[in-house]
Amino acid sequence: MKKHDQDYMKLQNRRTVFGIIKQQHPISRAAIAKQTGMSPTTVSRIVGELTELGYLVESEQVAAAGLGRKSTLIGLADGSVLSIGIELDRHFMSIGILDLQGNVICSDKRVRPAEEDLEETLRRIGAAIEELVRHHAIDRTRVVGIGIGLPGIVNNDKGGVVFSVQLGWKNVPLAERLKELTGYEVAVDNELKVRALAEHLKGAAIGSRRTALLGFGNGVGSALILEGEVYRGDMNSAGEIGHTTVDPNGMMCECGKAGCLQTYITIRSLLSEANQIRPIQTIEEVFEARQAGERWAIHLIDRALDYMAIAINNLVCMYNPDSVILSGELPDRFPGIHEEIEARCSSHFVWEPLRGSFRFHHSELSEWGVVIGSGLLSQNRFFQL
Amino acid sequence: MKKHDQDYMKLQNRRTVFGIIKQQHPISRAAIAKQTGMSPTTVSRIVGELTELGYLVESEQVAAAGLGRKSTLIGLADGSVLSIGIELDRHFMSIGILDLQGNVICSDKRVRPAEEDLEETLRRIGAAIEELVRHHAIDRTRVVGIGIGLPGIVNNDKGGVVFSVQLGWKNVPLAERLKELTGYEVAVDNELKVRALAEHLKGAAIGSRRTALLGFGNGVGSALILEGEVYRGDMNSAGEIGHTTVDPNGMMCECGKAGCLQTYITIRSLLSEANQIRPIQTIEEVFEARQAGERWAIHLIDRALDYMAIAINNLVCMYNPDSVILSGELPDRFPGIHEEIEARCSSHFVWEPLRGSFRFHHSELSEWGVVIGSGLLSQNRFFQL
DNA sequence: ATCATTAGTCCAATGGTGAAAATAATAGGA
DNA sequence: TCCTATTATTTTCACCATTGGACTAATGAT
Repeated sequence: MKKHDQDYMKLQNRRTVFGIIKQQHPISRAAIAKQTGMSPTTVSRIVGELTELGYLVESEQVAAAGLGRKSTLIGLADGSVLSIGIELDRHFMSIGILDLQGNVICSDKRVRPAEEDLEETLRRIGAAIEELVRHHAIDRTRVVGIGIGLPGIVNNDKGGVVFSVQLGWKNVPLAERLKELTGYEVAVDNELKVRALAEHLKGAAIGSRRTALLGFGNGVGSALILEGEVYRGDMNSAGEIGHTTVDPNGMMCECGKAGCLQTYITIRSLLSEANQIRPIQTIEEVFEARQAGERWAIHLIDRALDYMAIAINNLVCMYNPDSVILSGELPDRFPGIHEEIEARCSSHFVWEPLRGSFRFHHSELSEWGVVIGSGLLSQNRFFQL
Repeated sequence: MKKHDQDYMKLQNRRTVFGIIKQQHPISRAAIAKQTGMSPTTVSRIVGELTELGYLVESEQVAAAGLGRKSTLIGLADGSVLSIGIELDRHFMSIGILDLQGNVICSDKRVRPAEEDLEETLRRIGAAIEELVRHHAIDRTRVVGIGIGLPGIVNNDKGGVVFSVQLGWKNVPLAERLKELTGYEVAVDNELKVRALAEHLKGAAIGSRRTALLGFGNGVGSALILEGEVYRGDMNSAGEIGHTTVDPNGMMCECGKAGCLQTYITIRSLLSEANQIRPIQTIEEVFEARQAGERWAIHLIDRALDYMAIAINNLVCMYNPDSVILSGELPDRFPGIHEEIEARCSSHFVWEPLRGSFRFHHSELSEWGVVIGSGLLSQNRFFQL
């Protein structure tokens, strides 16, 4: 447990106040005081300090209260703090510059040669940042850091990539290297974990305290928000739903086990299965074949969705979240998937009262979720949140 | 996020100091200061207050330090605080009185008529407490409360039993009723959650921050310790591993799904399956039959253990704990099960470095785990931990 | 205009914590 | 034995975040 002294107390209170403003801005001091239970004095002081630092502004507007003096609303000083969010994938790299609200000010997405080596990737990242900053005349002094989300297992604390099949990396001190190169502070995390963070703060799961985000496309994975925090697990590999068994008599996975979820629901596996029937290039063709009533395609995709539902059911049983978010290339490109999975699941969850206010969500930030999450991660690091 | 003021700060610091003493007693003030980073002044004050309140004592002994003044060790004042822990099950009720260290001072276990109704159960609990207290001349003023662990879904906050198949209860305000009856504060929780708490504080998972406890016997379930806290989930039903699917083509579960874990590994299901071969009364006979090489028994139990391993694998993938604890009637009565499951699992966990220091544990508190956990729960409530 | 009501600021009091100094205890020499 | 270096604990005191209450500001209702 952490040591509590006055400094820590102050920091915590600043966190809560800042957090509330980020979520509910513009908002009055009085409202913050009411919500937090802090005295108006304290709220005033904190807001004052943050204003002094340039992060907040008193907006001209006043709240339309029923009675009494109107409150002056506090808002975020956009542009006062910027951060760079990067999504790094096998085949592409997305980059965006975010403001305090998590808005993407400007962005860029470019392909990444599949076999690009580490040094080259680092160079390219540096160049991409340089270009974006210059092209959009970004004030460098406002940029507080870089966040990177990537597929694989990441040591968020140290900013090292432990292992990434997709990028072909193993024990890469990414944060360290990129900090040397760019001079900015660098935070690194798994792509789904930052995506979950983004959806939690700005997207589908605002206000939720226990959410599971599933991502499926080229791979399949998940990330958990527990008690409002990203849950990382003992070795930073929590959420590995892809190697969860959904059918003990199923197909062999490359990991040596039978019936791992990732054997069924990833684009790669769907395509490879489809190609045993007839030559097929893209996942769209598979869905078209299904639409056209071709048996094999119906079976292939139904099976995948069935197994996905099983995995979700298992997850919900274990974690009892208040919401599940579906995201990734597959649900993005085939929105119908969402309802199909939801329908399969809802017949599963056991007892009515236990569902509580459980909800399925579709990712709201989809394509830019990882970039936004990475950028927010970096901001949070800066603010010691 | 919580409001931080001086009171809260003080409370938190007291919690950490008290927590350390509970785990590492006897220990010196200086050592506590070093561990927590607090100033010696603060530690001294807190220890002083807790001593004043009678919870701590200075033991006469001094530490064998290398050089300098020896430290006076602080220990728990046993008997200063007592609590009553109760395990309530379909067929029996266990009760114990615990001291601060979590030692069971005295205890009692008695059968519970299967169809006993709520009022009768309440009366019996009251009587059992009365008897135990009187018989062992327990100082009533020292008892700070009662903790109860039971199978089913419990609203730990309000102390209500939402649903318990085994006890036949639904929406029973247990804490409220029992407080009326006994006058003591009452805390209620799911049996496996308190058992996990007990193992975390006093048993196999001391020092672990992320543990999963599995319990299997008449039912099967699990409980999670995340970041050192019992994880309860949105509707208090986290850990429902019994309705996790382990084989989509498996047997129908009473919940309507196919292949739930509880269809395979519970004593009840094993017996019912066994009886389709030949009349069998007890689970021992099944294991004996297996020992004797009878095919059906080998298959039945192997299948159960295989599925158990799958469920554990799934759990470990999702939650990446540093340890898993096996507990319950089955592993207690057939210790070999433990190694068999472990062997099946260890071939599963994917990548060596990710295992970290992962360990399998056998429950150390076995039969009294729930009683101890319940008692500790009650104490923690009292100390506002 | 006056009053009731709400927002926000100013000021003094409270009280937990930390730093430093004082005191205590101890081992190892000289 | 006495002195010194070292570590443990207590004492003293200053610091400062928070709070409560007094006060000012603003606004709608009467």
